[in-house]
Amino acid sequence: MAVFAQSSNVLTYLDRSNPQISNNYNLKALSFSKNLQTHKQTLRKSQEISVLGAAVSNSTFNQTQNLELQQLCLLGKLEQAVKRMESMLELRIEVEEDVYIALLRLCEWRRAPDEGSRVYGGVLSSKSRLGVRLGNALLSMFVRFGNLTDAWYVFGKMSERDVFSWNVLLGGYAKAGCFDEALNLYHRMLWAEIRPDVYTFPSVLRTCGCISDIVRGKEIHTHVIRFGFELDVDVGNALITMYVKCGDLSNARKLFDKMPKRDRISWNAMISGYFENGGGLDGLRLFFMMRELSVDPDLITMTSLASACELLGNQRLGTEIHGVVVKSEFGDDVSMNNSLIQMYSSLGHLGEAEKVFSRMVSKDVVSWTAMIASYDSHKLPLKAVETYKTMALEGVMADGITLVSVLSACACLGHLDLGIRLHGITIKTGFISHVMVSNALIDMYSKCKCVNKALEVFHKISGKNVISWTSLILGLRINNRSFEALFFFRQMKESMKPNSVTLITILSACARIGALMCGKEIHAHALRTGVGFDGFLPNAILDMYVRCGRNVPALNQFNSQKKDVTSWNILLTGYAEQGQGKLAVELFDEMLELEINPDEITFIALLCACSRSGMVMEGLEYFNEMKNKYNLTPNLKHHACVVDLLGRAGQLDDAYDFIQDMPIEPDAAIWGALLNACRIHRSVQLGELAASRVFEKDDKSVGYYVLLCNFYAECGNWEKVSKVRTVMRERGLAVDPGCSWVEVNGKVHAFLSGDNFHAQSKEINGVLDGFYSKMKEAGLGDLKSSEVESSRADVFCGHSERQAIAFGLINTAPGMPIWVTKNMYMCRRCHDMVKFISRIVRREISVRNVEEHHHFKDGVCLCGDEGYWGKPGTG
DNA sequence: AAGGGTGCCG
Repeated sequence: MAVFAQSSNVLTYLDRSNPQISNNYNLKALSFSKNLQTHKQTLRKSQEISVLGAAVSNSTFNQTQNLELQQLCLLGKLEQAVKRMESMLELRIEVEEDVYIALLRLCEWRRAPDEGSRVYGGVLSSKSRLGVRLGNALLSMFVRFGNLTDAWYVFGKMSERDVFSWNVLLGGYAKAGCFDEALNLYHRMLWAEIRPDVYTFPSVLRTCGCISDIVRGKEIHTHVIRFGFELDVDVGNALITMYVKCGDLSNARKLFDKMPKRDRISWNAMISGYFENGGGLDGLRLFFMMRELSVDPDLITMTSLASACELLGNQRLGTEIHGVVVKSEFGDDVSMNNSLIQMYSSLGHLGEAEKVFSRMVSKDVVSWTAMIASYDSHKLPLKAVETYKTMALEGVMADGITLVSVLSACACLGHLDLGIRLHGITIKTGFISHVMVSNALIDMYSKCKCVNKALEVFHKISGKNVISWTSLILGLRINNRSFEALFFFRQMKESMKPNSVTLITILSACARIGALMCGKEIHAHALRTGVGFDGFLPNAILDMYVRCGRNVPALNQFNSQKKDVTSWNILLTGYAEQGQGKLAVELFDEMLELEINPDEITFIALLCACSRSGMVMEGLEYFNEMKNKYNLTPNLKHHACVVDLLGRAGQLDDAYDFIQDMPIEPDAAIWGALLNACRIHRSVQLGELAASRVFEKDDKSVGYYVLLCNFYAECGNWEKVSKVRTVMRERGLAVDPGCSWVEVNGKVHAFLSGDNFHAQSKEINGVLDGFYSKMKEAGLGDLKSSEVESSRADVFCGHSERQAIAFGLINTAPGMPIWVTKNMYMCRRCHDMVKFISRIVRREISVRNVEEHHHFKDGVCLCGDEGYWGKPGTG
């Protein structure tokens, strides 16, 4: 009897062609209709007959409606089905739970969130309680669509929940990166006495891995053992991954070795685990072990292997992987090919990366981005931009990472137009809310010299990170706004911990404006936090001291730090700027004795030092030795140094011949060096020739216009001076205003030329007037007169250092040295004046400009009066 | 019946 009851229960779902069963079915149906008939007969006699008849036919109508709707779902006619559902609800026809479930499954399968919401609306309108089956279907759909808000609401409304309900929601939170919520839900689940199953643990463990929480991870591991799942392969794989993500390779490997059964995923997890944690060889060894045990690698094995080639630095392996992939069934897989592009790019084989890219049957946004980034890292920003444009033409939408890569290329090229267009796209697509995208915009605007736009972007970022601050500080620094860079650095420190890149950037800003105290603070901070001993920081500290002209601390730093060729180069550059050719040569000899290999930069510094000290023979000898002795090919900069070397010494024809004989095409800087030499020696004809060559090569850089003005001014051709200035105005080329900085009591004060708004400007002018009259008495001329000024090659000096020095004298104790930094060359008149001041007040005064260092003591300058304006008596 | 575990772009 019991058997019969059970089989009759499932009858309706079974195949009617089975005669035995269909017999049973007919029997049952017969007895049912018999019952109904007798029932009807009794009813017919009563008065209620019509009412009940309507009810019966109504219920069959409803059944048919539901059946037809279910049929539509089976046929996959989603739009029709949803419409049908809505019209049924309008007629107040109850939609059955199973039909709702069928509808929801179809929506989920079709990825149709809008239709899903409409079905959800139907569910909400029905008065019946939300049961497990319907609730689960809703949960599953909402989680698939990433709609956790509605999922959570449904979960709360469910009258009953099973382990599936919990797993789905937990998985949803874990995938969406809501780690706290996921862990919280897991604990609530235990509290509700729901026994977790093999589906629960992978989600929970993934969460622990994502937040690298090894303590929680180990706790969950004990739960796995307690609930008896430690032998399950899938849970085991999840455990391995958790340990890997937490960086605990030894525990991951222990688990891996103890697994009673391993699948390909176990191998993949462990191999990529090694790669992720820098264990290239261990990963490779495990891969070979996998092969020995005849476990076939799959797509994922191959992709992680390809991405590890950079780590292994193994080019042959890369080619072999490529070979295997091409022959395998995943040769056309998009992700696989994306990894191959990245692999070849990181191994330096751009051509191979291009080949893979061009042969791809289908490309996704990752493929395009990989290619754009490859061009970027191979210093081919133009190609990166071109690739981006092709991508856009093919209708592939850029994502945040794509935009970061293209913006970086734009920054390299200084393509402001495209940069602005990209900025528009980031706003339209909403990717500007990704902090890295905003950071890339800051960098792009800074490098396109639009630092004000960079500031705008910066202020709009809601979650500024260290990179945002550092990008802005660097932007200000490279746009000659180091004073503001310091201001932002101070502000940054209130809410954020600077990293070593920030420190290097700010040290360079300190160096620029001579902010020694700030630089010293950073030096101390770097030593305290322990980051000051590695990487680029020691050299950045050294550079700061050198550029602030503090030779004693510079040498202390140099002697105590880890030295590479850059350290030597920094010191050499310092000597070059101070015009200390002899010291530079000595340092170079010392370098050779210690068997440090000089590089290209070493020779630039060395040639510069020789040039500044009039050491023509030595300079030329070093230039020849570069090729013959050190196997270095002189580049444009080295040639420019030689032109400068010969030119400054007055050997203008030799300099010209040297340019004619150059093995490489001379650039604007080469002819600029000759023009400068002609300025010093007032060689009008050759100078004009050089000038025409300069502007053929470069008519955009303000510096060359300034040089040309100074050339004509030096030659006394005022007509031409004003002509050049007119051209500059017409072309919108603005010269930075002259500015000097002086540090008093640890605080940097800035003085713009012609600016009398300083609080102490009255005192400053009083002090300066005193010096002017004393100099006049001593027969040194009237330096105050603007007429005298304008007849000299000091058109762009601005003389702001005079104010800075006067301010320093007023606000520091007698005898204290004064250190001034300025953004322009110092003119001869200022140089004469500071010499005089240093003698009168008996103070050491240092003035550092663009690339010279003047150190005044007792009326003499260490440079031997060989400044920008050239030798005495020639200007 | 459904849900989980491995890789790739800055």
